[in-house]
Amino acid sequence: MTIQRQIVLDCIRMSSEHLTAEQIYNDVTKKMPQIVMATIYNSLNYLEKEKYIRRIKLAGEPDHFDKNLHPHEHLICDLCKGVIDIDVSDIQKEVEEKYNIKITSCDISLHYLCEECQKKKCV
Amino acid sequence: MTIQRQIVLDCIRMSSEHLTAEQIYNDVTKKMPQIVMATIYNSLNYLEKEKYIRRIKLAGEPDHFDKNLHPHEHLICDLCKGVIDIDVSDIQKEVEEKYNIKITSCDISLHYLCEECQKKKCV
DNA sequence: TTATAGATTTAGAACTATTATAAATTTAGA
DNA sequence: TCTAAATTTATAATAGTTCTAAATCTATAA
Repeated sequence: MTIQRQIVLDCIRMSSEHLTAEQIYNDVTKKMPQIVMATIYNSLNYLEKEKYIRRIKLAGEPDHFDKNLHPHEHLICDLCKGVIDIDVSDIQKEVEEKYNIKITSCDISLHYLCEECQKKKCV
Repeated sequence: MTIQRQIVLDCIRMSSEHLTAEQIYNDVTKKMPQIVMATIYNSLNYLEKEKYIRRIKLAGEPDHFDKNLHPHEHLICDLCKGVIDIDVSDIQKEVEEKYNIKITSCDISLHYLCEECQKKKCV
């Protein structure tokens, strides 16, 4: 684990949000101003592969990164693009049993309008 | 409905697959060689807006387009990227009731290895 | 301690999917 | 037939990410 990768991991672990590569870059440059975007991506790929973090692939959105490795799904606000965790029934298991196949990965994203954005929209 | 849009719609309706913009372009140029990619995208946006077709947003994949408007989900092969339809329990409703929110859209993609690719891999 | 091989970082180019822009063309209606 | 609006074309621009190659760091063995 290099310093760069450790700082990227710390950044994700310290955050209560689901950060994008760009948000992570902005945060990490505070501690390490010379770091480049390619290193952020390299680190994120490494950390995902080694199962330190989870990549949240969202259709039509940049990837977000999650310190929470437990299986759970995500709710994305249509306006502010904020991501929150939700628990739903086990679709993966349901599909595996129903279609008798092995699911290798599962990207589920539900969109909504978060409370704050709903308020803003009504103003 | 312009000729271009009609040809794009026909292409999607004639196909048993879930085509990408590029696949549609390749097919449409057979009938209309001068058409440009921007028109394909413009047509697809129009056809989606007017509910002639459904856009399948897949994380980390180009969008695919589906003539089937009924609510259903998709299974994507990790290797050939082929997309097939599946029916799963109504996650949207489940989440709306559990979290008392209104879901605006729902992107669910499950990945697997299709039979053909599984065979190929074993060779 | 030093040499060296391998891994990682940096810097920047390249790539993919898609949207944006502006001029040219088509279409529909008065 | 004329005109305004919509659409297409051609091309540039954009966003997110990966790739490449040189430079640098790291770990290990002589």
